Amino acid sequence: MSRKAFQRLSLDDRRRSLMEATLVCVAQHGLHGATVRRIAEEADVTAGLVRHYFGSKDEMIRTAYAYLVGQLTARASDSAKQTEGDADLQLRQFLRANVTMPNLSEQKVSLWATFIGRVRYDPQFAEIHREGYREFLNLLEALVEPVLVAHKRPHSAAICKRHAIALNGLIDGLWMEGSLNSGLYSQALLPDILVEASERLLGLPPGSLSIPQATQEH
Amino acid sequence: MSRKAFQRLSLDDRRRSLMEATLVCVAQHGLHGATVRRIAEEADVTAGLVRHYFGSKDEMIRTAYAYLVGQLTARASDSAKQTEGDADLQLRQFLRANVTMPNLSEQKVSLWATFIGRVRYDPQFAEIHREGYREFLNLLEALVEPVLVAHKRPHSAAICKRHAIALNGLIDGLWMEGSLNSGLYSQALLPDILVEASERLLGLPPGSLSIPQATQEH
DNA sequence: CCATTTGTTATACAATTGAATAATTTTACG
DNA sequence: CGTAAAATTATTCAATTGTATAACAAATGG
Repeated sequence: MSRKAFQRLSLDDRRRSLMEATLVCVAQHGLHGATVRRIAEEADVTAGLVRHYFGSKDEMIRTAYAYLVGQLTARASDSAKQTEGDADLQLRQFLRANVTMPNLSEQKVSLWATFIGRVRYDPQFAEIHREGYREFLNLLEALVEPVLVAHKRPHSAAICKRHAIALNGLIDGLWMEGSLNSGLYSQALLPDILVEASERLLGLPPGSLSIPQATQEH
Repeated sequence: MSRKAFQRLSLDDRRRSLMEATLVCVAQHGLHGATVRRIAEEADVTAGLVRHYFGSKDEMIRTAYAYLVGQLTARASDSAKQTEGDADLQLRQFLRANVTMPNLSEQKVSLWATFIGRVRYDPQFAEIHREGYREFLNLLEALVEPVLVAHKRPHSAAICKRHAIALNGLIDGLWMEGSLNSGLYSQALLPDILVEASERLLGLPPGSLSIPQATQEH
């Protein structure tokens, strides 16, 4: 009887591979069903490696959570940065990125919710959540301010923050319910609903955050 | 060595007692840590009763989830119904009830998130979620329509639904992030943020959903 | 080509889990 | 007051869990 053949991976590759396997298992079976053995099997290794790379299952799950949060924010942020110059367009892209693929994903919402449920009784999860939320709020605030300025709307720090909080709530809620897709409406509506609602929240003229017709090619 | 003394409860009382113990344990330790033994201890009974009343742990947890969702919606709905007559005031009360105690609660959000995480891989949880979401959306739609009518805003069925979807997203997001209270802002701001944002979303004049000064007694 | 390091597998183990069954106590009723 | 039915406790059991340890194999550098 021969042992399983295997190849060594770099530290980063192996860790990422294990984190992604963790996310897959948590999404598929919940924290409860995401056992070390199942995760190891998903990553095509044996269970002992978890200890080797993360010390414990809990530590691996924490790391995977932070990995997920970072990914979500980065996707939206990158989408905004891709379009340079126009403040309206940047905000628009940021908003839309949150309610379209790949961020609009039942699996990601499912994961996110599962982890959020742990924030309350696990201080280390609370810390990861707080950091992620803060970063997202700051990003949003930084995107909102120039838009308000451009449209000559009130834009004190307090007002910007208030708008960012409300917008963030709107984004989170639509992202979540939209991803879970209860079948009560089409997911394709979400970007427009979000953009239009954001215009209203910020007190912008209707259509401000729509694509300028001139630069629209397709 | 004598057995533990006990008293018989009515079927409904015992079931509710077990469901509430389930919620306490899930909030405190997650689905993972909410073992039958711990839940039984919390309800001050022995583990066997779970089987007797629910058949299985999973069935008990499902029932507790439906119980929680019903409670959340009922609280908001009751709050709206308490104020009769004025459509604006009813919507206002409904909104505020979602971001004030007892619905604004880290424990409730924590529970809700934990269960949402299960919607994806457990069809019975998905059914409970869908039903709860539909009911909430309908309630919201029914509250929004007369407000739009009163303010002579567009109020076709499609528009009402669209508003309900956006409003629901806003409520969910603010309720969640506000309850988790990352410490980035005061929870006391939430009702005003939500009400003001809702006015904007619906295109109402500022202050429409504030308490009418004339009828304000305290 | 050999030796050493360490990434990886394989096995073992104590603890805990959900559920099943048996024993006992409470309640209701005649 | 006694007796049957039902609720509750106590105990047992097989399965699964996370982790620890030992055996092995792959890459690395001389």
